[in-house]
Amino acid sequence: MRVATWNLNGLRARLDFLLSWIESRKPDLVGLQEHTMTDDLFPHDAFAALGYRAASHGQKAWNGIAILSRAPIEVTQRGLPGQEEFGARLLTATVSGISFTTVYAPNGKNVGHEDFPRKLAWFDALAAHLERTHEPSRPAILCGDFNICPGPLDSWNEEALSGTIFHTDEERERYRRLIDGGLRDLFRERHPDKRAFSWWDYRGGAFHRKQGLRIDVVLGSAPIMKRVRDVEIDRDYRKKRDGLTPSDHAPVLVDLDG
DNA sequence: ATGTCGGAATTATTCCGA
Repeated sequence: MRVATWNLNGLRARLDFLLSWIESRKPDLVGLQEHTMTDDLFPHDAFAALGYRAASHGQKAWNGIAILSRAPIEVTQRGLPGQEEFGARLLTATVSGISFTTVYAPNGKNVGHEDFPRKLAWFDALAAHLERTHEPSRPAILCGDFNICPGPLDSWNEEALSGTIFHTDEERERYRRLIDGGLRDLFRERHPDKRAFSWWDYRGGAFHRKQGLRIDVVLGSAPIMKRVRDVEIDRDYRKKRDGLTPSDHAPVLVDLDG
């Protein structure tokens, strides 16, 4: 079973790119972030034509997450309780016996911005919600764009960026609370010493300069951990293809046994 | 040039957020 997460930076602008990626990588279950459209505009037909069902939790212009799956999707949660005003950022569904949650965490902008403490509060709410609703012994996946660089190895320049947005102790403490709750970072468990990024700024040729961050992750509970066969960041899909503009994020792919 | 995108508001140009 192949699971993936991808921040699209706009589904309308990325639909052809996404469809060609699906045809190439053939994922079974996908969490999508920043589709930036209302649910009535979500292109269910385009995915159905490739054999995928879809569930969306969207809004106009910003945020928006969705789940694509070959197997039936039973939505169990739309939006993070108590944080609805911060936008459509969480969607949970049961698929193939797995509780699958995809999130688009708030960016926070910078440590002095009013969004920064709101970002920390959003993560506190996320951890509390998962602790309330998820039993660690059950199969669960939490994936998405966390907008947190988990550790120094996940940044192109920790030395210069330490203490700035994505790189603060406060954000990393929130990330750690999720890990301590029984979820494992599947990429880091599989590749303890590998420096790999999932996001590169569009500006300044960051991709070609290798100036990226690993902020898109797939976390899994113990029953998922046991099934992991491989985890890779699909950086080829951060490149322009057939004249189509990529997202500023690359997909993350996880292959599970069974 | 903080250098590029996507989308909204408004009509090809500017704003905002990332």
